[in-house]
Amino acid sequence: MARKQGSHSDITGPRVRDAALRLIAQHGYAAVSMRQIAAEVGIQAGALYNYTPDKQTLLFDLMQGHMAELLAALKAEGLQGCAMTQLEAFTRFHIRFHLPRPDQVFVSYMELRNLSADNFASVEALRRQYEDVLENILRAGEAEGVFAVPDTRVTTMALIAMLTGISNWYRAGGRLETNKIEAIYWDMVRRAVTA
Amino acid sequence: MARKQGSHSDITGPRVRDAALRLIAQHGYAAVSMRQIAAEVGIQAGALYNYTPDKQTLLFDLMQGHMAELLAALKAEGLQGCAMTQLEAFTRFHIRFHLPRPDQVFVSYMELRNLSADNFASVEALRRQYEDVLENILRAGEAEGVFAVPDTRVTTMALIAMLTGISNWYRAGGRLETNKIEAIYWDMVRRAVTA
DNA sequence: TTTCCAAATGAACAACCGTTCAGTTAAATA
DNA sequence: TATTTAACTGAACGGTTGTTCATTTGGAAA
Repeated sequence: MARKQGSHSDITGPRVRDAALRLIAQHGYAAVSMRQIAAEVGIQAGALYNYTPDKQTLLFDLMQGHMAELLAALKAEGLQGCAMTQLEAFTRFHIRFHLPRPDQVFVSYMELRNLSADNFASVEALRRQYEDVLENILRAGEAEGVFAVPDTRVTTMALIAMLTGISNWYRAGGRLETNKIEAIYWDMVRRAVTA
Repeated sequence: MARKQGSHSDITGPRVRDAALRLIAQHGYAAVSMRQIAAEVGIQAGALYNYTPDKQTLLFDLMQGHMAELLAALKAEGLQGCAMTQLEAFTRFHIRFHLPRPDQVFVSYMELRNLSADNFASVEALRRQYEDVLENILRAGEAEGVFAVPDTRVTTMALIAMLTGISNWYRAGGRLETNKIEAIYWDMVRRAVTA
């Protein structure tokens, strides 16, 4: 046997990435074998190499793809207005973007050390871009006099850690709805930086 | 050859745990082999089994040990006084305890999914104990009327994520001293919860 | 209907995995 | 000094790893 019925590159390719993302989020990159990913898709391990040159690149594509999506979505948000308005928009955007993507978040934060040096540098650069958007908002608010932030870089890291940490406990269908979570966190963020 | 000069269980045991902690923090549990750990200590892989029944237990002992140390140190802190005082003490304690232990923090937060179900439950229970200390402080402050916290559980998770996130960027000998970091974070924590 | 090739199979590769154990050696004990 | 034993070696176990490749197949184009 070879070539399953209905098989096609446009179908199998995304299924490979989906299976890899889910399995890596659950067990970790090093703990997941190419054979497990292939079995999840319903093909043999060798066929994976029609879709990725190697396992490392598969991980890199998942992480790079996530960061690219994140930055594109943030850009589409079109932050404007005063610093306070932008900070609220950023906060709510971060939550709304991350909550429905628990696997991507998990992989992007946990598997950095499994990237090759070059791949790590690429992903890190994208992450830094994202952080800088928030840092610039804080700087603007400081200039406007509405924020009191002793160290914008540290506050940036603190706020992102706080917001991203939601993924550690949030479960879809849980006690709280996204709107309520947004409200609670925006309240904390606002109070933490307001002059 | 067998039995190196000067070898002794009291010496080799800690060296095994130190090597395992460092390697697992750097590469991840699944990516580190027993042979690598043994090589780091300077013994053969088989000799590791004088110090742990298996690889899983070695990981569990590291994580369980870290949580036990954390809880013991917190208890020794002897939190007392009003909620605001306790919150400041907790915040500063968390930072002072975690900053000098980057590897323990990394392993304890990243390798949870590599624990067996039973081991996971044990570690999770300890973590929950720690979280509950903070949550009770928030509840007390709410009762005193000095804190305004819409959801103590969510705020607990938010604050811990923010504080633990320091380990993501802090490097010993970097731009900021521990005291300065404590001050910045305590300021944010206080403002985020104050009524 | 025939041809063509993308998309699979399945076997094979050397390397490595966690773990066991009989044998060896150095240090502690008597 | 002689004996015991804790601490180690080194080889072996069956199983798994990422990756390659000749071969086969099904679907689309001619």
